[in-house]
Amino acid sequence: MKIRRALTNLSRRERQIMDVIYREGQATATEVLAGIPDPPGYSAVRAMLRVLENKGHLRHVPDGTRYVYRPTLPRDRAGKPALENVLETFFDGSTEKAVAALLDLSRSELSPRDLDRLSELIEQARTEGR
Amino acid sequence: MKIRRALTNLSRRERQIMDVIYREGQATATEVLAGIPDPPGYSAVRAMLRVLENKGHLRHVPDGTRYVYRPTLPRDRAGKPALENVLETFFDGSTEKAVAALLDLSRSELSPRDLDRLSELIEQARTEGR
DNA sequence: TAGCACATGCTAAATTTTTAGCACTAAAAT
DNA sequence: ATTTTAGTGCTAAAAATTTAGCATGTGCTA
Repeated sequence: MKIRRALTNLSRRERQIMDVIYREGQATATEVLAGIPDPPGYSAVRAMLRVLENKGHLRHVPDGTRYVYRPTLPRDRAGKPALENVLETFFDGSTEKAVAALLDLSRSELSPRDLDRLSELIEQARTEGR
Repeated sequence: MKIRRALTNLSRRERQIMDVIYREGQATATEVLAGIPDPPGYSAVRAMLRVLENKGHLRHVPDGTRYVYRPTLPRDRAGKPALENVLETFFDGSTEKAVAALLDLSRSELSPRDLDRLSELIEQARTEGR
């Protein structure tokens, strides 16, 4: 089974854990615990980290006495399918609708310079798309 | 419990079902079944539709002899939090990174006119943001 | 009117997920 | 050197999810 598809096959807790780890880039059991709302017990987290590692979603590296976990599939490779799924599910696959929603989400936080960069991106797409 | 938060608390199958229904706008049990990869049995789907309805995520309306299910939380209200979650989890909360990924996803399918509309959106954000 | 096709409701069982807790190890502190 | 602290591994049980299957109802059609 490919990992990509498997990412949509995670159970609730597994998904929550993967989300935390993707957000932080890497995390120890304690950090994962801290990042979960309505958190389970500490050993529950550890058990699931082990499960996720067995399934191939995570790897760990010892750091002193504890383990630091990282995703097997790097963030950018995981992000696209996730974005694509949201695009299809909630925005009819319409890039325009999705971009509109993104702008709306972050409206107040975007500086004119940020907007310049966004325009730039579109210009690039224009020339590359030819 | 608010529904919004609950949407991130769904089990695997429940999530798959909600995704199908959001994608299609509405769906019967049969249609849901058709929309799930590695599908479960028909009655499993029906049972879960009932569960989701009990939890308040879905409502149904009879259509002839069968039920048509729709999300309680309308698509646009559900889409934003979903998008926001992906934004935070995979794109550092950076609108720019997310837009870049979106453009990349649909690069080949965007007409010059589509790109015009995107530029337009950004211009709008520019004037509204003042 | 009888039979078929296609729905639903419900219950109980199978499976999977999630959890707690015990046993153990290494490092740090006293 | 001993104790405390902070980790891990593992197993078995609890809880939740997921499933199959039977009972039933409705409309259509032969």
